[in-house]
Amino acid sequence: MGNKRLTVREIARIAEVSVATVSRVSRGTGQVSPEMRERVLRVIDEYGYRPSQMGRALAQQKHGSVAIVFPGLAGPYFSELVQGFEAEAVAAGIGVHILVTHHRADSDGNVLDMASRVDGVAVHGDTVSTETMRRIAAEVPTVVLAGRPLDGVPAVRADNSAIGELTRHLLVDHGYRGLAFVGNPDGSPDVTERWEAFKAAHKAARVAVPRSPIRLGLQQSDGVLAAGELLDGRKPPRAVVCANDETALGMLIGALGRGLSVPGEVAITGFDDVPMASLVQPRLTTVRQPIRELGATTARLLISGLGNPGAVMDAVLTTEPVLRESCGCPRT
Amino acid sequence: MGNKRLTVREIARIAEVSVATVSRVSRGTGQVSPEMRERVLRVIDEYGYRPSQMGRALAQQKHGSVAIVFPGLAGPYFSELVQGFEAEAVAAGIGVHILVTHHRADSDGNVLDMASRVDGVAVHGDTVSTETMRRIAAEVPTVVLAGRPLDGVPAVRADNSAIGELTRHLLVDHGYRGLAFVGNPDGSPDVTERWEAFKAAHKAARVAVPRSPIRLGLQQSDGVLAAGELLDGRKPPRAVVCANDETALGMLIGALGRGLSVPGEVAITGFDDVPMASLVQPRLTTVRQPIRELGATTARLLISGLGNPGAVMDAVLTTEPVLRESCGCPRT
DNA sequence: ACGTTTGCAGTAACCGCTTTCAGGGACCAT
DNA sequence: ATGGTCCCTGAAAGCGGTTACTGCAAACGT
Repeated sequence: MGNKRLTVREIARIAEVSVATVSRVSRGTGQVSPEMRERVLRVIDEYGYRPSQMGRALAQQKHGSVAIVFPGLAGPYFSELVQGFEAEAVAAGIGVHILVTHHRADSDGNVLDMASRVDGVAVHGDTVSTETMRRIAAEVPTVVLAGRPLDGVPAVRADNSAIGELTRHLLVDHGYRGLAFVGNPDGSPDVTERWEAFKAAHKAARVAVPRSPIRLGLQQSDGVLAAGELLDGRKPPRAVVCANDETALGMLIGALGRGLSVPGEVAITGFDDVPMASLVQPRLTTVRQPIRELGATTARLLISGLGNPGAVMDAVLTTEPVLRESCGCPRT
Repeated sequence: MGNKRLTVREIARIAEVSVATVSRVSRGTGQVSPEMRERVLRVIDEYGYRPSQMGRALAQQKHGSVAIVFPGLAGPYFSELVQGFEAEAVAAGIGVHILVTHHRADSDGNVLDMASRVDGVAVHGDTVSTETMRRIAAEVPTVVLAGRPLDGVPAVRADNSAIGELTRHLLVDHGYRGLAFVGNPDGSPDVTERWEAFKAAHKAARVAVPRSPIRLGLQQSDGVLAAGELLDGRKPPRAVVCANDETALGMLIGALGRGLSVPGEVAITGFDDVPMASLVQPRLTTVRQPIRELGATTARLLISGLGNPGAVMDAVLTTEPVLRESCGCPRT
């Protein structure tokens, strides 16, 4: 510790070869005779030489890392997303930068700043303004994550329309009326699409949407709050469609805590199919979304997919309703 | 998009000044006359010049970013920790790298690899071997996060002994016998210390520890599993001390789902004081730990505190028992 | 009026690695 | 024996900034 790192020149001097040879050996590229390779490797190993990433980056004109920008880490959704992204990048030998915006407007500067440290940026749908998005994309290859493509910027997202099927299931198969939607459509592109699908399903079933969405966040605690808002009122809903599983679980906890029967008195559905969804009692009806795959696909696109001819511009991953007991279906 | 980025030499040529002047203006260091500054700034602004981080890194011999290594992102603990770390670093203009080990043994190579991309590394206690830890520390300034200091490597951690006070509270104040501990002491330094404190409190109260710990993970789903293991047995515990809030919440869900009264038939406590702890019914008795501050302190230490004379070697943040209803205390 | 300080701008030498290009030796075919 | 290939190796030119040092002119002091 403290002894200055040695450079490629030092190694070359010690091994009595040229720096070019050392570089070729350490990178494993180009032609090197076995005895040369052996000699250099011995010295590299003995002195524990590791090439400087700074020098390498400058010479190759690439940082060797990508970034992911998202609003916060609360809940399993972002955890899975980030982990999927990270795992894929690391598997490709690429480093991962993160930037959390915390929903603050003044993070645009940070985003731009960060964009100059990486070879590619994945920006989650509800983090920065369209304008900032464009400026990032002008600096560095960019992908929109969980949002719509923008100009030349490709996107990776999940099919939110399945929440429409779920709504239809509640309205038609179960015959429920008086549904509530928990989630803020202005909060993120995903919730926007889910609210639209919820409304569309009502229209298709010729049922009026009974009330405005409960505009809260997407955390479990928001679900608990939503339970207070909906279930203590004079006219509680017969079924609650939550924008994600976290709020659905909070709603469930809130409902059970009030002594209500689920799904007997109020049915509850979510979106994501997080692990807890099948562990609670009653098990949660939801929509399965491949969150990890979403992150992984984004990383792949960023690392090797961009700029290729025929590169995908809008990857939409499939989702699937999962009917369990919280909607009123019998246990299979 | 696609037009090659311009360099400091380009800007110098256009503004008809030397590269040194451009650099001085863009960095804001050194003496530059007002008219020169003005002229350079105009060109920088007009052409949207942003200095390359690679060139800057090489010249200054610093990457301008730090890394945090942890086992996974499941649950609010790691989310808060990472966000605290990230926020502090970004506020100091430093980028943040992450590396998730996923508890895989073969991630040592990745860690070393990553260590050469940053100016400092924070390693969470239960991620890499002692040997790897040493090798990282030999390459780059390092801090242990939620673990004990190691050789010359400082640590930042929370005081886990408060779980002993909580155990004493259950044994003495409430007079419970037959306590169970949920958490794997070999899983992480934190859990080790909590299990030790749990045992020490038994010893102090002259009560035998009734059984081995339930060695499961720290996620909410593990708490649900632990509930199955403990509550369906012939001799269920009177109280369950969980290694963290997540497992305690899972345990609570499992207990309530079995129709058991909490805390009447089984008392439950946690550790962390996550937001959900005060939202569930009954509210969770736990130990408050400043998770975010843990991450922030680590980042501060890494960025500006290391190497200073009198630098802290072992920062222990204080914790505090929070008595709510899940242990049997009356609602205040 | 003359020497000395002071302020500002420019030249050029790095920072550490990659890679092109050129050179040299061994081997092959004629 | 000789010209041509093929394989390796090394010298050197970047990659894009930063900064020590140099030089010049203006301001200052006596």
